Amino acid sequence: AQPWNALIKLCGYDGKMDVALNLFQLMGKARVSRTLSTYNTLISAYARRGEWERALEVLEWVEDAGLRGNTITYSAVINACAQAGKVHQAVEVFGWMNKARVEANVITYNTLISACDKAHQASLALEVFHRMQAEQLRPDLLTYNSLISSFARDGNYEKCVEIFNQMFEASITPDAITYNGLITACAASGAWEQGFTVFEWMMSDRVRPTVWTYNQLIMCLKDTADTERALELYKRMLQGGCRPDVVTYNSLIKVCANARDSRTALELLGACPKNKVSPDLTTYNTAIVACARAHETELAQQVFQRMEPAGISPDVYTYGALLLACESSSDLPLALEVFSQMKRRRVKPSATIYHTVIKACEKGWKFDTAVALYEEMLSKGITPE
RNA sequence: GCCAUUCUUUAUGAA
Repeated sequence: AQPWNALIKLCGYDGKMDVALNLFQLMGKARVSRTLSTYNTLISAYARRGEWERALEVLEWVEDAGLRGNTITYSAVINACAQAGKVHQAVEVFGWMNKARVEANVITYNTLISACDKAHQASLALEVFHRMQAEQLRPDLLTYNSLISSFARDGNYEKCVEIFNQMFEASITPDAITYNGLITACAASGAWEQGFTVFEWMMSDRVRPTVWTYNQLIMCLKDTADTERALELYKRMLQGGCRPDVVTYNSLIKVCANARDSRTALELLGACPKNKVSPDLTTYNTAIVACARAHETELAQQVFQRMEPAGISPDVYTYGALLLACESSSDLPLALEVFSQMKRRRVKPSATIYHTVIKACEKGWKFDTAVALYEEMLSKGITPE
């Protein structure tokens, strides 16, 4: 069964879940007996895609096959819930695990903490952290990293540092991800100087920064309108032998967008190929936002038109950004045209989309159109805030 | 033997 399991795992990596499932079913026909690892592998493949409902289904198959799930099985299912942002389900599966008297280990708890993290539930993450210790389990590096990440989202830097200090008491050496978490906390709270300070600690602790470290440092500058400093970081990472990735560009462009600097944003978009980075959907979307905020509607349209040739399909964020550009230049006819184009292209308008188009109508004194759009939105079951 | 866990980026609006 091992070669089959390995193949299923590979399909999961490639996102070819239909092939993975075929392999799984073929095992029955080929009279290869599935082991518990086979099921676990399939669950993990669904987990990485956040397909928690499918993962739960496979868990049922385990019992149907007369097998008993082990720690890995349940941890993998919990991870599927985690990846989907479903903490409640993750906790429920954890409950089943206890009921089935399957032992939870450090990895199980780490996965639960990560589930809380992804669902923005830092206090619940902390409860899980305490509970694992009550169960005589010793938190490891990943436990602390996940816990720090939970508080980092809220910009709770103080709490992150508190946890960071606890690591030393527990004789656990922080790694790059630990420091990255602290930097994220600074980015989330707008404390960019603190972020740079953490970066210094990291250097003096001889922990090598990664691309993510730089990306997160760039994000610390998002509210400063300091495009210059962001570009300095970019140069510094190049000098430090750290290759920028697409997120680096997206983050830099984000700083430009917030600074209403469409010129630098477009330069960065153009610089991607030089560093062998292909702009992705987020790159284009953010670049369009930069143009919109700079009231450069035509530039926004030009960037938009470059997407299709690049093989990238616009999504709801793309149209949201484009509509923002129309709205910012009070171009109602263009806004309506963009709006109908997005529907033709089967991109579902969100509440934000309606909000932006309605705002454009109000600017153009077309209150009747605004009301009609509002009603259309309600009739589609989209609720305004 | 094969299988599970951690960090970053995109649209409107609230204050």
